[in-house]
Amino acid sequence: MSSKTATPAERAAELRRILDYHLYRYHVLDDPEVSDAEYDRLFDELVALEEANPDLVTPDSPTQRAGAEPSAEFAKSEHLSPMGSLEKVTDENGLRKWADDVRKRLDSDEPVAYVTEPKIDGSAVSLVYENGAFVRGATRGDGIRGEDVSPNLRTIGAIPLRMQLAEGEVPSSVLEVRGEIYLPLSGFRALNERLAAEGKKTAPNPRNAAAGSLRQKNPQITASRPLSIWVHGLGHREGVDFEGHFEALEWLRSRGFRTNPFAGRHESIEEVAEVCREWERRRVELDYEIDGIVIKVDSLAQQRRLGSLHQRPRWARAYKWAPLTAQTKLLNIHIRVGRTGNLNPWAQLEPVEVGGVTISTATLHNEEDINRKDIRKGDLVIVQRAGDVIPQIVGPAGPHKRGTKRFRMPAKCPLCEAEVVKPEGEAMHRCPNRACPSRGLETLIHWVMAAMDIEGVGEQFVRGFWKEGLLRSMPDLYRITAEQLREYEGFGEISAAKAVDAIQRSKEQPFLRVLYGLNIPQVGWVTAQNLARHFGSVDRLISASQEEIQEVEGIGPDRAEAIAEWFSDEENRRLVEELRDLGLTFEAGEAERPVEGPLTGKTYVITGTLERWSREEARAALEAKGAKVGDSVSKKTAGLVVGEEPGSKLEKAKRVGVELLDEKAFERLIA
DNA sequence: CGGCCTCGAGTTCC
DNA sequence: CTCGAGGCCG
Repeated sequence: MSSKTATPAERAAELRRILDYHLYRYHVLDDPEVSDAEYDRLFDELVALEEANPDLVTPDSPTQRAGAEPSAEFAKSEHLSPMGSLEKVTDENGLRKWADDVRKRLDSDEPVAYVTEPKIDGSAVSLVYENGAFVRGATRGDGIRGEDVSPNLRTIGAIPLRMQLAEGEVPSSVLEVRGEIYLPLSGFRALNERLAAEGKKTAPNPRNAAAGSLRQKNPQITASRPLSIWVHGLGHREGVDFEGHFEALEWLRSRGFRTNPFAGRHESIEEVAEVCREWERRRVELDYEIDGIVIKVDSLAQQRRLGSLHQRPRWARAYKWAPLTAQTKLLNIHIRVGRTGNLNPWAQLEPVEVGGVTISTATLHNEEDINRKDIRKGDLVIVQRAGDVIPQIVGPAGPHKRGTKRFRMPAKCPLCEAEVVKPEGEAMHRCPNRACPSRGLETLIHWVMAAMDIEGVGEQFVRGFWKEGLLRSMPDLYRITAEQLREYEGFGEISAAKAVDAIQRSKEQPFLRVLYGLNIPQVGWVTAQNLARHFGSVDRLISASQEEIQEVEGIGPDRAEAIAEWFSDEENRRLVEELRDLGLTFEAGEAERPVEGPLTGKTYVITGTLERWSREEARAALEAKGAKVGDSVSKKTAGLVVGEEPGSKLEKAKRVGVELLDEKAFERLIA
């Protein structure tokens, strides 16, 4: 190399070109040409040169990758063209139905080709290049605007700071490159080992680790994480165009971007189905997690004709595999007694990873369910995450271990030893003892967390003071003093005063919440609300006959009987009186008045996460207009508010033809 | 009586 | 989210 004759500016430019080339060999091609030591030597030379001549530093210099200062927070950055999300299909029928729909919409016999790519379980980003140089990049955000994480993206070696141009090529003035940032599994394991060694919290799965790494305030930390990228498409572009998506991928690859080697172009949907089957099997071979296959109509002209619905392109689908399953040992079956006295068996499992999280317990519902599935203590069992969330035991993985026995519910309550009962025709066993400690404790937890929603007072608080004997019933709660709290660990002067204040303030909670918190069998939130509205006060409810209670909306003979019986119990009446004396609300007020509004009589359901609203805020906004907010979709549902990462409700809503509302439509509705 | 629809209750992980 | 079961309508 000719550093002796070149000017510093020439040498700096040459070094940048060489270093970029080696980064590309290392990160994108995975085929380094020089040793790390040699790379470091060249890098150090450039650093020295730039330090001596600060005016030679360019923003796209390899030395600038980890140089930025930690930022206070990320700025919002608007995407030049929106980042849509993908509709999913879960089986081959769904895939074929989509293909039929595509053909119908194109309305001709013209051939349709598809491009398949592994669906990377990572964090989506959009990178902006101006005249061939990386200028900024942002997370997906709500699809319209994301967070500008440019300093962190610069630290990722697989992202070119400068595109590789052909000889004499004039680069596009503005180009949006779309990709998925991910953490290789090997890097994920190494990261967790390091975090564990430093006594820090480990990351639950590679996707969280990647997303978390990308949102680090300090780019130095991001730089220490072995993040990489698979580039999978283009957004806004000027000066370049393509006929097909696959052609665009090849172009991106030739310009130095890391595109997935397993992307393929196929002439028929049957070929696509074969790819999906193949990768479901082969996914374990990869050094990164994929949760399906992305399928796109190749022709950009066809894409334009198909268009989008609710920011979801009609020309693409995500084929997502059935929930992951795993095998593990069923160590034991325990019994928990709920607040109503129901006995719930649950499984203690040898911890096992399913779909990125470690599962160690799972519910088993009831005796019948356990024996129908033929699950026995000591068995190797198959575990899956239903709806991608709740762990479930599917059944035994093979023959039973020698000496295992069918599960039998204990004859006596594990907490109070009372004789367990099982009403004819019902699935659940019950502990009939009203004085069973489980009832009192679980009722208190329900009161504090669900009904009264007392800030700073939760399950641990109740359990702790229950153990101390300070707390046996709801009235006890209102007699706890700050002085008493301070005797216990974790409470200082301020926190004790705060907790007592929060408890006292809960006396202002409306009648329907009090009714809900009393733990009357068959009375949940909705029934409590209906009862409060109908009777207006606890006195009228107490003096009502079973027939009168049955007149309330949603209450038939069964519930009416259970409610009348609860209020005829001497002890329960004393509880009501005591709470009334303490100042709790037993008269209906503002909260019980039905809201009359433009949406009265309509029921809406919410799924997924909204950008600007929490679930509770969205619910309150709808209710303020008179609407009801349900949690399951049916034909009677007026609309489904769809946020990010919607659940199965979206599928159902589409099946029964319920109107879908994105966040904007939702905001118009409540405006 | 059958078939929705709605409600209640218990749930996992972080 | 899912299951079980009560309520309601045809």
